Amino acid sequence: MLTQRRSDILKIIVDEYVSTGLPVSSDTVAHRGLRVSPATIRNEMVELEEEGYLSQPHTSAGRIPSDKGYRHYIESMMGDIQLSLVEQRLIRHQFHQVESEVEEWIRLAAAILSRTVRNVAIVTLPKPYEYRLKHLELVSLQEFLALLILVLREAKLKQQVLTLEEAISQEKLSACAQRLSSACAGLTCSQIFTKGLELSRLEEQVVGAVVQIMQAEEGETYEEPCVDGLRHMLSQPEFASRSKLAAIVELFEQRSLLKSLLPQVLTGEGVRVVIGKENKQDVMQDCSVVITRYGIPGEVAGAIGVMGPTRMQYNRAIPTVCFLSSVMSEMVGELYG
Amino acid sequence: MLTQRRSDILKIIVDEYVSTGLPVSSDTVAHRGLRVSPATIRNEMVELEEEGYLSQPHTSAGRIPSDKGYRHYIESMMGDIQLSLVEQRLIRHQFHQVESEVEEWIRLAAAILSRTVRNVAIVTLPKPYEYRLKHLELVSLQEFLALLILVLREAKLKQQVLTLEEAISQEKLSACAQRLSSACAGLTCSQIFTKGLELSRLEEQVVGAVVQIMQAEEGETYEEPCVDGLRHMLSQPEFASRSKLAAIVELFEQRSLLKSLLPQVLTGEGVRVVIGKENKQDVMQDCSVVITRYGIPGEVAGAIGVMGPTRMQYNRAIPTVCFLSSVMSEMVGELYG
DNA sequence: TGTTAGCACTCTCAGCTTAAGAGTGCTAAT
DNA sequence: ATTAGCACTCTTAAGCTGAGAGTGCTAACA
Repeated sequence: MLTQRRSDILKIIVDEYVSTGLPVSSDTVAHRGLRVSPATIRNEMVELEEEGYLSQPHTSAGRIPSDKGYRHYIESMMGDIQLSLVEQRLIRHQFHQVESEVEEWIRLAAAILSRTVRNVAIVTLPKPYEYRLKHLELVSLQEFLALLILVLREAKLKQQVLTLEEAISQEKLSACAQRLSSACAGLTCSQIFTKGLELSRLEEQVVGAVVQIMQAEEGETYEEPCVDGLRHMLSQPEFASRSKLAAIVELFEQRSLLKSLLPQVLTGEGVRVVIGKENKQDVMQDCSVVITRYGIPGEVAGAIGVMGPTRMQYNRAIPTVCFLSSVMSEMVGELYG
Repeated sequence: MLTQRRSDILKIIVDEYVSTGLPVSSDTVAHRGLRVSPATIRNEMVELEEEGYLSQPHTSAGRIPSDKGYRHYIESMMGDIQLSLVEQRLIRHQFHQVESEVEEWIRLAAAILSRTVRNVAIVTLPKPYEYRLKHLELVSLQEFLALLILVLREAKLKQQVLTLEEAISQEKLSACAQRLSSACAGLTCSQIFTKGLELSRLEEQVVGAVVQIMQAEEGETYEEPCVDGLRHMLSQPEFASRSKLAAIVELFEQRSLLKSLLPQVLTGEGVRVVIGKENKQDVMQDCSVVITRYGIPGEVAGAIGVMGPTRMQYNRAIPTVCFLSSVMSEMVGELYG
């Protein structure tokens, strides 16, 4: 365990480095409130470095926090920071002003988050664990083509074009849709599957398509994510090198970060902070991610988070992510309640 | 007008500069097929520079093409280049392998285009000038809430939640939907508006919403665009400076390029090539755009194009954009035919 | 024993110099 | 009109230097 003074010194170094991006000297630390001389600080810094909390870019430079240093800062020194009430109200206000479309919410959340943390924000649409059929409809397109429309709970629409085995009139399609609609309304995909309805040839085809669409939907691990604020992150000095930058842009264009990260988040609990070398991807060795779940436990889940260089304002990022997550959870609660 | 030899020299300089990114010397030009000495080339280069086709980064450097140089190259020297049959077949093959979802097509088109030109590709969904109603449906959500679903021609769905003035059963909603569906099927928004149907209170509300949705949809100048290949463009040497890079990323995140460019393209004809200073945006002063329309004239229009530094492989970009545009047009034709 | 002043040492960084090389424009000869 | 020859300009990379920052060590001090 760190002594109180070492802990204080580490905190000052993290805060200072995060805000300036420059290695922090013993002098600077001494002038930030501690009543000891730079020489004493230096002795402590040697210890902190030996224990792995700090590192030195080169002999005659100040110290910068290591991944372990950041980790300790977050776990032991940040306490249970909340956004100020003013900020909370400001954010809530923005949510009230926006339309009641879920897409709008997540876009807003991503915009707010990326702006406050000046890094990339990632927010996914909320996704139910199980879908329930609300209604289905068949619309004749051409002689042998019909459009199957599924209305899932929460007004989510899915569609698919069916190739019919014979020409069927709109009236017959409507009748079929109505029968299946009332038979299956409110059921989950597996319930429909096991219900064992007596089905005509056409109905069988339709039910097959319905089950397939719903299963495919449930099989997805997460919904389409909204990414915002790349411009902020890329203007950070840590992405000065071309190769690193290109790799990061590629990471986002190909969604590979999301694929590896989201599944864990959506099943886990609480805020997950992944720092530097804890990341799997090579490109992310000096990046951090702060991400959490939102939604209704056991029913609906989405993810909201932010990514940036390890030198990140964790004391802004974490409370902002937490607060936005709780606001989003409330809104999803109202929608699904 | 340029003499044949000057034209040849300009062509060599453009080709060489585009592929290497380095100013082209008289020596290099002389060794690329012309049977005259470097000194002669130098005399010609002085003329070409005075006429504004070339410029010189500094006294002891070779020449690079100016915007006017590129323009001349494209208009007078590229001829009517087509993609090779092998490439055409390769591209068609990829389109055949993909699902028949329009979203998939445009994603594929963007991927192919950005990969071949190694720059950012932009492809919008096709958008009809006028929408026609195919079918409409009402689904009861809660006592006073119903979901209005519009099926537009080409299986495009729109939805809106209606707040009802009184509680209405699903049966009544279905009856209403069916009546309006058959009355309005195949009509455009303005036709519905001027038809002068006798309407109940509920029906009036529904028709109002339908017209509003369709009008809003027609009011949009373009459909959601798909952007791919930022990673390619950003790894070009011209985006070495941080500020330029940040500005470009911002341009894309905020869609401002699209807003200014697409309306013109969708109403115009043929391939539009905007070179360097011809662009309005400050950030784009050394970028070019090659973009064209696709779809069915007078009925459906989308845009497909590519953007990159002025030093762009126009002789790849232009034929690829053209060919993809014609393939997309065919596919849209089948869909809307 | 913990703290501190003093100081030599190390390393970076910006600025300067230099030499090599690339490519030009001019001149005079063909 | 073309071209060889050449002086001139400008860039670039490399090497050098001094200033400055910050350290670690030592020895003195409370």
